[in-house]
Amino acid sequence: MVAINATPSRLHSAVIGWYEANARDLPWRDSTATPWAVMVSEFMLQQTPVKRVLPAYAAWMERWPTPARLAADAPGEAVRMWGRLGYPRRALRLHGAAVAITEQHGGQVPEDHAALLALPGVGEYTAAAVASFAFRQRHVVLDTNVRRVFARAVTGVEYPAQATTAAERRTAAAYLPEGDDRAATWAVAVMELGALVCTARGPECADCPLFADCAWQKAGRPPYEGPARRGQTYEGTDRQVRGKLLAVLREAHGEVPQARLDAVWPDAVQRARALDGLVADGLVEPVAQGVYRLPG
DNA sequence: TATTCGTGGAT
DNA sequence: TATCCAAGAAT
Repeated sequence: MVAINATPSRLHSAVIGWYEANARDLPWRDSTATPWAVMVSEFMLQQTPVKRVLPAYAAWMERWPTPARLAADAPGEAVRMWGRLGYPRRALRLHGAAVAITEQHGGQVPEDHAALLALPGVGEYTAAAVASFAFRQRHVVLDTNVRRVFARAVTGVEYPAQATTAAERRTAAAYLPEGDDRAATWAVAVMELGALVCTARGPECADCPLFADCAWQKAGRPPYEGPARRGQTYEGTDRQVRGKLLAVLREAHGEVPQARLDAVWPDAVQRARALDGLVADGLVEPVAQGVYRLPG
């Protein structure tokens, strides 16, 4: 399994050394960032690039510097502040997490991995990330960046499989440093390496601290062979319609008559289906016949 | 396990 | 222009 031809300790030092010299100066990594700040950043970063998260994160933290402050506001306000980050159910879940933290954890983001995992919107990755980054615990933090680094450096393939496998988890666990603090630094360092150097397209292998040890490099950088990774067409989908409908609601600051929603999409059947979906998801609230608003 | 769920920038 | 990709979670 261990395809990398170097002692783990030397490997850790190489990656951590690279990180200390090259890490981005991100606000949620600041020494004054609270666990809540880390959690907010992790929610926003689920499938949304850092560059687009930065301004939204700053505005969010200024308005809701603690979970209790967010919990005291309406969930619709969270949806509105989410803006165009995409996947607005994340906003609703973050609000739900804030409520749970306020009511069940005394307003403090829980340190325990299992308690984190029980919060809405927190899956395996986010629980590990918050526990590791905010509380300096030792966890396998396996995101798309880390998966790609291991796929290349250890397994020798260009891209990991579509879904995370048990083998990947074992590999990541095998390379996790022993000490809590070192494991936490390793976790963020490998992730940053994947984000800045070992990128999906056009990796900067010449700048990589793993260059000499990388299994993919040694194999001659063979191209990806797996099944075609399905490109998600967006034009004309319910997702696009949902996005258009919700954009109207976000910008309205109040109740919106049906006609305003009807104007953004011509197909009445699809429009109704999309709106029903938004209501079912709790993103939109019907207030009367033909009148809607963000959830209060 | 396979789908669904936004949005915008890069190539 | 079309496709790919971005710190995933829930079902």
